[in-house]
Amino acid sequence: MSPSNSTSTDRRTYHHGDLRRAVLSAALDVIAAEGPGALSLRDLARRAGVSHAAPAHHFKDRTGLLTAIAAEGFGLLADALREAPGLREAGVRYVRFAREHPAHFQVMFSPELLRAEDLELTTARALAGDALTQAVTTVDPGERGPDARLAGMAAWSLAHGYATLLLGHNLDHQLGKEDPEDTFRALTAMLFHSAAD
Amino acid sequence: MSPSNSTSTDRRTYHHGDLRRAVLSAALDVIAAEGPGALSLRDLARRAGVSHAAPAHHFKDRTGLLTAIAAEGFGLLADALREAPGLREAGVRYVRFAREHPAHFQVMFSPELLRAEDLELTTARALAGDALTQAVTTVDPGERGPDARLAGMAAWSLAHGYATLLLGHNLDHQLGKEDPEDTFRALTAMLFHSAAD
DNA sequence: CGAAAGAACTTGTCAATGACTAGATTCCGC
DNA sequence: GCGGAATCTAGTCATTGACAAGTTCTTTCG
Repeated sequence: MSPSNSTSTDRRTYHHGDLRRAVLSAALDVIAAEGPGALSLRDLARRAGVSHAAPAHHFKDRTGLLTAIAAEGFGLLADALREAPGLREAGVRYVRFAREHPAHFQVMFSPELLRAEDLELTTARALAGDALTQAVTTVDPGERGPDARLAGMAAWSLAHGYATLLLGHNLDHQLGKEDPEDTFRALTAMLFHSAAD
Repeated sequence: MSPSNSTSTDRRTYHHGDLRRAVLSAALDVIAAEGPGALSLRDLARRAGVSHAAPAHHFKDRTGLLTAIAAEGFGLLADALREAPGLREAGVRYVRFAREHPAHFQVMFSPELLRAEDLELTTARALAGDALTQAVTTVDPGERGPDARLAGMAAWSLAHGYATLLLGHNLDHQLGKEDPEDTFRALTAMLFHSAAD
């Protein structure tokens, strides 16, 4: 439909074609490389080849853009966690999600950057929360112990901490050339030292 | 020595007296309340009752201020972890540190905000790392399993994830009115289900 | 004691940014 | 093909970080 490439900077048409996606995509690149603090709406506009105020039409403001990213992230996480074959594998997928979508992950857990009451955000987050809870409650009660709530917090804390430290390059030294996912499996095997899945 | 209060906004003397501490302190308040992104050197200067360029004399720039905060944080963490009576208690202290110094904690693990090569930062971080390693290696090998490196990553991930989720208010719902530290103890008791300390 | 050296702070300036407003262009339903 | 809505442009303002140059206080040392 539009002759313009969604991320190219030259454009003959008045309408971009898919500016929303182009801005989101550029934002994810910037965040992954330099963090959310380096985000500049005007810079994103330049990358997309549009005027400095164009992004605001799609996201309202900087907070709106970040909120959209977080909501998208929770949706992706819910998809990744859905129908995980066991708690262990859910943890692995949580870590994999963080590695594949580092920008989303970072923004999702930076509440001070987000519009907390945003409907898309809260519903997406609730979905992801359900998927997590599902992964905990469906596991064999004999394996996870009597308290599902405690087990859920433990699993989430472990996966979240590992993912966070990984993204912050705090485990580089101890991991060496190992595959982070394999190491995470080994780690959970050690903790739940008779884990079935 | 100086008649001026270190955080008051009115000041008769040309010299503030302890501007460095005043700026650091105000910065910690802002970060704890609104995150590092809300930090403004000019705002901190206003709070301290000095001119807009005064803070730069002590910290060079925004990154310098955040780097100083991170370095201080790693120092405080090393102190908190030093001589912890066992791995479990070290974890509890890690979580306690995050709750008592949320701004430090947040900045310490945001590498994109810091001057990575800063000497004070790297040495302080190394000290804290030593304290953590110490806590892992001194624990009874029969309790932690054969692989100290894996055990260390597991313990750090668990404590770090729990602390992070706690600060992001992601555990509020499941914790209710419980004491977060007690819950963390219960959580570790469940995982290392015969933990001695 | 006093002067030089340096630390602590001020004032002025510039480019960049977020947010807002008003207006131009294109798209779409009828 | 017409009218309203969506998309994008252009202009503006207050705020900020960074830097340069000057002022005031403190300390050192001859």
